[in-house]
Amino acid sequence: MGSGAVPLSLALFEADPRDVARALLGKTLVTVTDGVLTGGRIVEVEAYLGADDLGSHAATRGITRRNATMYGPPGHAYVYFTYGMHHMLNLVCAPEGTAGAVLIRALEPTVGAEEMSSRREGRPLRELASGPGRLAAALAITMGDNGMKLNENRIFVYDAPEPPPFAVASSGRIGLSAGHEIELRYYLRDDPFVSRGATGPVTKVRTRAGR
DNA sequence: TGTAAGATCTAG
DNA sequence: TAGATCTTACAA
Repeated sequence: MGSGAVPLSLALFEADPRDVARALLGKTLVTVTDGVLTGGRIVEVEAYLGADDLGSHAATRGITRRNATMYGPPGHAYVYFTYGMHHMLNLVCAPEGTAGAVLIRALEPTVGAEEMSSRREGRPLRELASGPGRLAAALAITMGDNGMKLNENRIFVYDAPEPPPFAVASSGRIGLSAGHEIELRYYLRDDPFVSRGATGPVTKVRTRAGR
């Protein structure tokens, strides 16, 4: 990172998750673990809305223990654990009381790539954070980060110029059994660090018998 | 209190 | 293409 890095204003997170998601593309996300910095440039995100969004954790009868952070103040981290093995990092947006978040799906390692590689068992650069579970592992994100305020002591987002509109593509969200038909996933077109399963504009619809 | 499913990743 | 592995939500 250059010396001119400016922390992103948290006021941005009060907006609609879709707008926040697009705005986050190209920005730099960094975590500090025991004084070690790791992170990179965000290249792929997904927006999750409130109760009307069937793919969202907020699509329940109300606020639950898991999704409470999504209803909390914007500019905080929402972390959850799934599949018994993976952490997911989201950034809360929309005003307090309204559920909304942006899932960080992939980034291009630019800070502490060596440390990230060691956390990822020496895998190559492209596979360090190309997928939400991988990203969380590379950045040492755990449940302890749930509810953590951004730009304070652990998770930081730095401003960067907006990517040109033609460089941004969208598609349906990945891995959902409901709500995947809406285009709420945004990524940088042709960027090699975008997750696979995500390659190309074609939406991968989960095919599972009996569900 | 029990059960089913999940915003995934990896190896075979 | 399926298994790993455990938390959460919801029904009984």
